[in-house]
Amino acid sequence: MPEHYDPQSIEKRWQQRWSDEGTYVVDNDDPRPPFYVLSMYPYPSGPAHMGHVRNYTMGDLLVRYRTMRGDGVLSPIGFDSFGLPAENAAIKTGTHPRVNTEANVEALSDSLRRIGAAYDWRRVVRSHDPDYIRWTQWIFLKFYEAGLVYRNEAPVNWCPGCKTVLANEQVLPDGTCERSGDLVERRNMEQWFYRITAYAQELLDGLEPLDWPEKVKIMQRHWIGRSEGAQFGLPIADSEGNLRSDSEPLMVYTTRPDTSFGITFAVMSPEHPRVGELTTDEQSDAVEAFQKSVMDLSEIDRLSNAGNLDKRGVATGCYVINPFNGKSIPLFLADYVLMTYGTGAIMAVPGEDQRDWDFAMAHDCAIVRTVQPPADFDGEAYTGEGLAINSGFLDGMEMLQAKAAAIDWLESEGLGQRTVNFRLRDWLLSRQRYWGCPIPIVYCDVCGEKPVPEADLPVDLPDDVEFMPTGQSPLTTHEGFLAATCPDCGGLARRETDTMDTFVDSSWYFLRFADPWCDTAPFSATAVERWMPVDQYIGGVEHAILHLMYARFFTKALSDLGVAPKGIREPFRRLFTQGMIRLGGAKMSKSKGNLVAPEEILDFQGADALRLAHLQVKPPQEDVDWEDFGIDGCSKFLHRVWRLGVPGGSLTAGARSGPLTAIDEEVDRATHRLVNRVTREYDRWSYNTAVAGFMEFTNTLYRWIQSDDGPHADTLNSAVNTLLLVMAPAAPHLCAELWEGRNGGHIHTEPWPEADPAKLQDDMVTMVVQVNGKVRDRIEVQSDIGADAAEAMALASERIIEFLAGDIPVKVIVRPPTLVNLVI
RNA sequence: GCCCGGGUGGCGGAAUUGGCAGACGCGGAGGACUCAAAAUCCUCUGGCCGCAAGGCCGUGCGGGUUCAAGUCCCGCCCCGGGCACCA
Repeated sequence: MPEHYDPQSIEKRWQQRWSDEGTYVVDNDDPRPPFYVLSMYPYPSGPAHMGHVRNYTMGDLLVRYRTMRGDGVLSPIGFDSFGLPAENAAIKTGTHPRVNTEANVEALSDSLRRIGAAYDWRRVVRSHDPDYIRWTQWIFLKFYEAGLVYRNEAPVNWCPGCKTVLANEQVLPDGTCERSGDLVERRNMEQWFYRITAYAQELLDGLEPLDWPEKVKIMQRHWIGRSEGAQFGLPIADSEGNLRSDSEPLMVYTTRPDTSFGITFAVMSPEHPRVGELTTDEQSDAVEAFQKSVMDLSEIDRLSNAGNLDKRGVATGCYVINPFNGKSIPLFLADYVLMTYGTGAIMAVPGEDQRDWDFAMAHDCAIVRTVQPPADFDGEAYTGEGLAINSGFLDGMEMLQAKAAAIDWLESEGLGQRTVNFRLRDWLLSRQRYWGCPIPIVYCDVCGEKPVPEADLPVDLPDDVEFMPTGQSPLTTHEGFLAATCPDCGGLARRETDTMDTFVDSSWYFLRFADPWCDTAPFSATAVERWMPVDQYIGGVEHAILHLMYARFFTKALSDLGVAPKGIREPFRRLFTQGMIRLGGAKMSKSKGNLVAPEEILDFQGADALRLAHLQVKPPQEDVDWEDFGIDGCSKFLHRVWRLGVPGGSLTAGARSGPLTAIDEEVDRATHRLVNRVTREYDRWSYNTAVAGFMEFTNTLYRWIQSDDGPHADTLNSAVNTLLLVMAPAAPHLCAELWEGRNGGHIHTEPWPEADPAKLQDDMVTMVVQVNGKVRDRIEVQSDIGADAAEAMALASERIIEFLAGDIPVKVIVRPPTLVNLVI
């Protein structure tokens, strides 16, 4: 073997061998304990960027580590290959998304191989493969049958210039189209939805036992947004306050029924279906104008807190009655009341809600306090706890008691009931796009909306399409695609031209990996039973909410539908979210033109140095600036390891034989400590300190080798072998090459080394002696020293005697064998 | 505004339960090898005072608990991220 480390000459060879020998191929009847490691499958945008390298290095380390620990590790890879960028490129350059996407898949696959990532390549799935489309559609139809899919009107971003629907990211912050510059309108269109809200409670409850970052769980809980309160009706009145028996009460939802005596007005969403019915003739012009102005507002404007509340609401002229005290109160519309939350109408209690307070001030409404604020309270609305006042039968009650009493009263009077409400909304899955999975529905003039029969799946995307410069989906004008036969009457039908959100594809790919060969179902239940849930899922925190929520929903629904096993209720047992890479404080991205390409580093310092740099630079979960990477330091370190490990190398040529010295035994103990340390640190994702451990140990060996006595050949041999074993998951090529040269065989199939507990401690340790908490001396002591002996040694120390200057310690704290503290 | 993180040398960071602050790397200084340089190897490298031995200070700020605080408690400041009219 060459004395000089040359990554180029070894890395390709080992990548080939892992592939040829199927080192990381695992069958579904593998006898080893199953362990499923999954890094989120990437969108194929071309060769890997640094973010990919970081993500897939983390995952690969775990795959190789668990394999050495003796597990049969499932390590699949796939590609999230549908999506807007490929379609935009097609519109711009004319390159077909399929051509572009597949070239990118190849380029990214190459990159992944070049960084040494180990996958079972037989299991690759690509979202756009007909085989995958088929099962994505099949699942859609299963959900459709089960009532988990429905169609409804929903607002979309419509660009009048392009005559097409825009994704949120295509709308600029000023509300114009990024392509044409036209002002984007909000327009209602028929859209497909997944009924994820049916699982709201279960999605919330299921979070508890998951071994996920607490931060992600909190974000999901917040997103689901469960609240408890009451729903009840406000009877409709005329302007004199007389009950109008011809109208149903207006339903409102509140989390503060205890404050109901303080309701002094009510507010409806401008989209509320009863606006027309409840608006008086005198107010109808003003109300219509207001509704129109809200429609024209971009979502961003509407959600911002700016603007005067007097302009953001309008009176309907209608009155409603507060059922708690019988008082007649005005009904308004306001843009901040959302049709999508609760009942789309609220009761307003300005005394206890700041926004209601502000609105009341702007519209001259009464304000009544119903909770006693503390004596020193000098704010406006009081939102804290306190005793109920001005509240009839609730007076004097604490908040919780008053809530319960108010709801009990509503229920006994038959006016309303206790209600649980969620912020979570159903999942709008329609995309008016070409490059996505077609929705398998046809529309027959006679029979209406009909699912495509299972036997006719997949509904594939036609390739012979024209991309309009406007961005309109070519499916809407493709006669061959549009024409379909009605499965019921056999008559002519028109195909649905919307495609699915790409989050649909990524909501079940991890199940497909268990059995990508299955052609009778999306996956076989036995394979899923074996591998699922994913033991370790790895990805960016940017997917903390949507992707993870959707994947959890799919898993639960598929389980309930009997497609996946009953016991699989959660897809990802453990989740790790790694930080992103920035350059000069800014996120690296193609559009910013600040990418650092991994290729140059792979060509020069090699994959192992790049991997090590990613592991070493920072704790894996934190964001990192590219400037902080120490590629050269890592490369230098690998050269040091090479000189240490290369058989017959000049560095290690002078090793002794014969009896072992104390220093040899110390090195041996250090070797066991290394194993212990790296094992623990791999298990807790402390990869940066694991790398520090390699370096520290290597420094120890160098000093020993260059000491006067030199190293003992046997001790050195096992020390270096152990170093290679624990480094193998991090720097797989170099370790494999040196191992083969030294021992023959394949390091990645070697068992993980075990530390001998008896050798984890040195015989002698340094004990610090403090006086009043300050270190005044250090003494070498036996590591099994007792408390009395430790104290005696401390008191006998010359430096300590000097320091005490005759004082007798009033207190002595002894923590053998590391510390004695004398208090004087 | 609310909810999460975080703040430690010139820089990235390390520090099981409260027990030697600054591991490891980068950067810097010095030395060895060399005709010389690169590469390599070794040593030093928080600040201040001191020739030295050594001393004092030091983990965002201010208090507190403790024999002992980066770590625990109270009150602030700053930075990053998420959510944001959610009734």
